[in-house]
Amino acid sequence: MDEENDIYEGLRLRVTSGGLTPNTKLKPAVLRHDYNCSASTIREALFRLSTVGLVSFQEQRGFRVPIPTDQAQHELTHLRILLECEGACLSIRQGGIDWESRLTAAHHKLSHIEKRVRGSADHTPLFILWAKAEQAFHETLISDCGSDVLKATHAMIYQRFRQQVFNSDKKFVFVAENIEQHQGILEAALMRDEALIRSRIYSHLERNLVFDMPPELPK
Amino acid sequence: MDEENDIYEGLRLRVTSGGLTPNTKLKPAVLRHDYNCSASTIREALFRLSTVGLVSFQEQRGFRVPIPTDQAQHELTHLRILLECEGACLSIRQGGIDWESRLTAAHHKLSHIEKRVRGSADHTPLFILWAKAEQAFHETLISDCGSDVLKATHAMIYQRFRQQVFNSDKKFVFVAENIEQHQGILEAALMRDEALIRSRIYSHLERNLVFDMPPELPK
DNA sequence: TTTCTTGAAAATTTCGTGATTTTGATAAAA
DNA sequence: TTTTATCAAAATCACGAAATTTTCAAGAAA
Repeated sequence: MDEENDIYEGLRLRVTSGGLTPNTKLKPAVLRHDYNCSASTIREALFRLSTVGLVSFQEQRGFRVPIPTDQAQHELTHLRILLECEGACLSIRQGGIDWESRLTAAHHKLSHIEKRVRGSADHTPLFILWAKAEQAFHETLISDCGSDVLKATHAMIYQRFRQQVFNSDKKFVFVAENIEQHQGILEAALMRDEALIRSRIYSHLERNLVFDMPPELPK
Repeated sequence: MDEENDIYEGLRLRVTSGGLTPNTKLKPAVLRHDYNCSASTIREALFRLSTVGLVSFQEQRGFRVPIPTDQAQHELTHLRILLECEGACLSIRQGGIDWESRLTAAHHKLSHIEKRVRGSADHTPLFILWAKAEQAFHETLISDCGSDVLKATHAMIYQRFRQQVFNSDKKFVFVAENIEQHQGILEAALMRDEALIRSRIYSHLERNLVFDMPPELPK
């Protein structure tokens, strides 16, 4: 299981940001060679991934890379907003100077990468780096909310969200506005302004809401 | 796998409301006899349960019934409030007469059982029935929110919440106020009053918040 | 008595296999 | 041409067992 977890993580990465075409079959008998282990071990990892929604599963028909849909993108965005607003506001109330500094650090890294991305023509090589930094920033944002359950739930939704947009038709186009939006979120956090951070998180993710239905009036 | 799912559900029931002492070991080699299947099959089901948080797992040390803690109860309650308020409000906006009627029906069943519970001295025999009806009511409440992701996430949290309070020291004591609180939630839903339903959902679950920290000012 | 070692029993993890089901290409029928 | 039937190849699922790790009781040392 020491390795089992590596296999799980490896497969998760491939399925979320490994450039696999949606609906691709994930055959244990094939994948076993990449991790040199038995098919059963792969199967177990795929099963766990399917429980979390990162792999689709049909009995007797095996595992597949989920097909992105507008509906799913909308729903995942909606939940991300809900959880991230809540987590950020709680962190504002409970987080100390340590939280501020970790958030600033995370933003610094992210910002650095984003500026490099803006300059280059092809974003692909930088994408993995960017994705990691983006995730780190958003996780730090809610890191002092005091609830492991909230953080774990957010992580799950965030993964699926990332998979969704990465695997969607239009592929990942880097949006330049991200830079100022992340900046804006950081500022609101340091200002400890709950209403403002809610509104900025909403604006940041808004473009992924494919139907018009403000999840919660950000007041 | 047709049966695999039955095994999963069976184990889930035992772990959430089967009267198992927290920290009890769950040994595949033993449990296999109850479902007559192989240990591997049991293991797979337990693994899935651990992914959702209903079973705790440590590598090379097997599976156990999770130990309830005040912290966990607080966090699960907090998320329940967040998700249920959101789902209920969306249902109010989007749900039609069909939603109203399903909710009324669910409440009718629940209310019937609750009145019987109030009368009897020992609640144990009725508990399973009550738990099912309670879950059905709360799930119906959010059923027309239009988001499968939200509903699935809520279901996960609800299960863990139920497990938590059922397995906690004080055991499940039926609270008489539940009756009027459920009634109040139904009324708010039929009145289509979002602010009111938020406040009533909060009041209904408030007593499970062990620390003072209003998850979100219910306005 | 307390702490540390030892080693056998028990539990966990991984694996290959056989039974069952699905898939997909080819041929027969409409 | 389009639909249906056939059947071999491929894939999935559940199982039992081997290999590895943990548990824990009994004895030795401090």
